Amino acid sequence: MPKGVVDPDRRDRIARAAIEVVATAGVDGLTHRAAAEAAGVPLGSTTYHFSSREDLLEAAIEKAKLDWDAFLAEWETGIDRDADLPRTLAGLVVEMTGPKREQAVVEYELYVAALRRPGLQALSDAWDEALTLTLARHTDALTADALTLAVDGLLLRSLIRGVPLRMDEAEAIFRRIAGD
Amino acid sequence: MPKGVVDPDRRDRIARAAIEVVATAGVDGLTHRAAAEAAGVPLGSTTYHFSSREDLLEAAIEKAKLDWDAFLAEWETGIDRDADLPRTLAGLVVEMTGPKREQAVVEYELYVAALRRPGLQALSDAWDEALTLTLARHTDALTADALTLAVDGLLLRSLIRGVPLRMDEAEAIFRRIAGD
Amino acid sequence: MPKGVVDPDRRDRIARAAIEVVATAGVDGLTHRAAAEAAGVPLGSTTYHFSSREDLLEAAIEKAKLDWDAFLAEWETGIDRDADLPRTLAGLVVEMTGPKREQAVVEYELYVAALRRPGLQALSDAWDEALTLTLARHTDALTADALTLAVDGLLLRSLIRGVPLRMDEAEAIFRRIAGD
Amino acid sequence: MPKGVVDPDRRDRIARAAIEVVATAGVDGLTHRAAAEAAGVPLGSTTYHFSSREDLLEAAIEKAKLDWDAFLAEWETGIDRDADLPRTLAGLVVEMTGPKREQAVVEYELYVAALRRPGLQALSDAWDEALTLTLARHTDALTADALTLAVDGLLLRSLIRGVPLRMDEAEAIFRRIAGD
DNA sequence: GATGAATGAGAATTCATTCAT
DNA sequence: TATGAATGAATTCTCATTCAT
Repeated sequence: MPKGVVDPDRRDRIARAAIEVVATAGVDGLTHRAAAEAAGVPLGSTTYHFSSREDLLEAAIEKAKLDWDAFLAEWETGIDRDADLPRTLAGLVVEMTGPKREQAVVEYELYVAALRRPGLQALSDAWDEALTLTLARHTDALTADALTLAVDGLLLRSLIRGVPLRMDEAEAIFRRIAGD
Repeated sequence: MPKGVVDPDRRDRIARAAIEVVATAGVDGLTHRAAAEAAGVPLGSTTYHFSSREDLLEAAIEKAKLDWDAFLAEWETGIDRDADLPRTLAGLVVEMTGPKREQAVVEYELYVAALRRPGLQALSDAWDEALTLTLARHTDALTADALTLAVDGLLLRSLIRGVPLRMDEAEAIFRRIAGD
Repeated sequence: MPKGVVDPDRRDRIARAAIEVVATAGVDGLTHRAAAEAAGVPLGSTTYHFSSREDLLEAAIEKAKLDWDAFLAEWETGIDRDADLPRTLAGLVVEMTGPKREQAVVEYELYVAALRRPGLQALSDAWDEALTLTLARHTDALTADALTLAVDGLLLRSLIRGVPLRMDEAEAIFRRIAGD
Repeated sequence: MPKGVVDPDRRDRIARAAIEVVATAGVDGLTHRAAAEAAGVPLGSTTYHFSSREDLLEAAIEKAKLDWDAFLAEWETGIDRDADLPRTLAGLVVEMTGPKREQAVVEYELYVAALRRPGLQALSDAWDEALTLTLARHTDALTADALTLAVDGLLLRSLIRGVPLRMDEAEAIFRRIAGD
C-alpha cells in the first residue's frame, strides 16, 4: 500500500493483531514488530498508530475486554432465571480452562499486566467488575462478589496448572460459597 | 573481589538480588546485568551461576517461595486453635495489600510468571498449595480450598486497584465462604 | 483551524516557533514535529510551508538574525556619540552572557550551524558583519573588526563556561584592543 | 573477530574513528553506527565501549584535544624567543583556515558542542586555555588572552565563510591587539 | 491550500549469550 | 572457577518525506 492511500481500519486491525501476539508470545512479547507482522502492515504503521508499547498494550486490553464482555453476555443468555448458579458458573470456568484456555490465558495476562502499570488499572478493574455485575443479576451482592473472587482464583490456578478444571470440583466450591 | 577468592554465598546473594530486581523492574526487567548490579557482583558472575535468564527467574521464584512460606508460618503462629479464621485471614490480606504491597506484587508476578513457562508450573502450584495446607489445619478441606481461592482473587484485585483492602470487606467475604 | 481558513501569519509563526525549539532542544532537535507542536499547528502545515528540515532551519536563522539586528540597534541607541566604547561594549557582552544567555546560546548555535551548511554561510556571515558595521560607526575599521572578533571569542567562551562574564574583565580586554 | 578474542586497542580505535565521523558528518552525524563502520567493528562493539552517544562524543573530544595540543606544541617549537608574535600567529590561523581547514572545522564543532552539554564544558574550556597558556609564554597575560579571543573569532568566521584567511589581514588584527 | 496517514530508514540502547583468558 | 570483552539480534522510538484526500 503506497503512501497517501488511507486505510481507515488499520488501527483496529493492528489492535486485533496485538491480541494474537499476546496469545502467542505473552505480554512481554507484544512489540511493535510482532504486531506489525501479525497485522501484515509495515513497522512504521504500528508506531504511527500506537506511539508506545504501552499504547499498544492498552489497545489490546480494550479489545480483549470487549471479547470478554461478549463472552459473558452470551453465557448469561444461556441461563434461566431460576438456573442453578453454581452449576452454570462451573460450566463457565470449565470451558475457560479447557477449550478456551488460550483465550483465557491472554485475558489473564492482560488483566495482571496492570500490576505494574497504573495506567491500565482502570481497565483491568472494569474487567473484573463485569463478572460481578453479571452475577449480581442472579444472586445477592456479597455472594456475587465472593463468587467472582473464586472464579478469579480458580481460573488462575487452573491455567497455571495447565489442566482443565473438573466440573464437580468447581461446582462444589461455588456451592459452598453460594451457601446452598 | 579478585579471581580465585571463594565466595560460597554468591549464588544465593544473586538469587536474592534477583527478587529485588523483580520488585523494582518486574519480571521483564530481570536481566543478568540488573541482577549483577543489585548483587554487587560482576556480570560474568551472574551468567556463570545462572546460565540463562530462565534460570535466574527460577531461582528468584524459589527464594520468593521461601519468603512466602515463612510469612505464612509466622502468621499461623499467631493464631489460636480456636481463633476466628475469617477475621485473622482478613488481617493477612489487609497486611499484604497495605504495608507489604511491594512484596505481594513481586510474589504475584512471580506466581503468574508460570502462565507461560511450563517449567515453573510445579513451583507456582506448590506456592498456591501452601496456603490451602495451612488453612486446612484450621477448617475443613473444602472451606480451606474456597478460602484460598478467595484470598488469591482478593489479593490480585486489590493489588491491581492499588488501594489496600478494608478489613471489614475482606472479613465479610471470608465469613460468607466459611459459612459462619 | 479547519481546512480552507486562511491564516497568513502561519508561516511566520512556524518560523518563530522554530527558534523556540532550537532554544529548547538545539539545532538537532529542530524537527517538523517539534515546530508543529511549538507553533500549535498540524504537522502537515509545517511540511507544507517548509518542505525540508533545512528550510525550517534557514527560516529560524533568518528570524534570529532579525532579533540580533534589533538587539544591536537598541544597544546602539543607548550610546552617546562620545561614549566609552570599551565600557559600553563590555556591558553588551555581560548582558548576553548573563540575563540573555538563553537567547545568546540559540544565536550562536544558529550562527555556527553554517559550518557544515554552505547554504547558510551568507546568512551567518551577514550576522557577524552586523556587529562590525555597528562598531565601525564609533571607531576605525580595524578596531571595529578586532573588537568584533573579541566579542565573538568572549561570548563563545563564556557561554561554554556557563558563567557570566565579569564587567571588568571584558572591559580590560576591549580597552587593550581599542588601544586606549 | 570471534567472541572471546580480546582486542585491547579497540576502544582507542573507535574513539579515533569517531573523529573521522565528525569530520565527515558533523557532531550530529556521530552515531554508534557510523563510528562502528568507520572503525571497522560491529555495532555492538561501539555500544559496549561507549554506552551512550555522549560517551562517544566525549572520547572524540578528548582525542581531538590531544591533536590540538600537539599542533600547538609543534607550532611553538618553530618560534624563536624573540619572534614576531603577530606574524607567526597569523601563520597559524592561515594554516588552519587553509590546508588544515578540515581538522579545524572538526575541532570547532567539538568545541562548540559543549554549548548544550554541560558535561563537556570542562573539556572545551581546557581546550581554549591551551592556546592562551602557549601565548602567555611569549607575551603578557592580557595580550595573550586578547589574542586567543581574536584567534577564536577569526577562525570561526573564516571557517564559516569557507575561504582561507589572508595573511596580511590576520597579521594586522593581531598587531593591533598586541599594540606593537 | 492544507492535512495527516503512511512508511522506510535509522537512531540509541539493552541484552543474552559465548568464550578466551 | 571466575571474569568481562565481544557481538548479533532485537527493541522502542523518532522522523523526514510523500501523497491521497
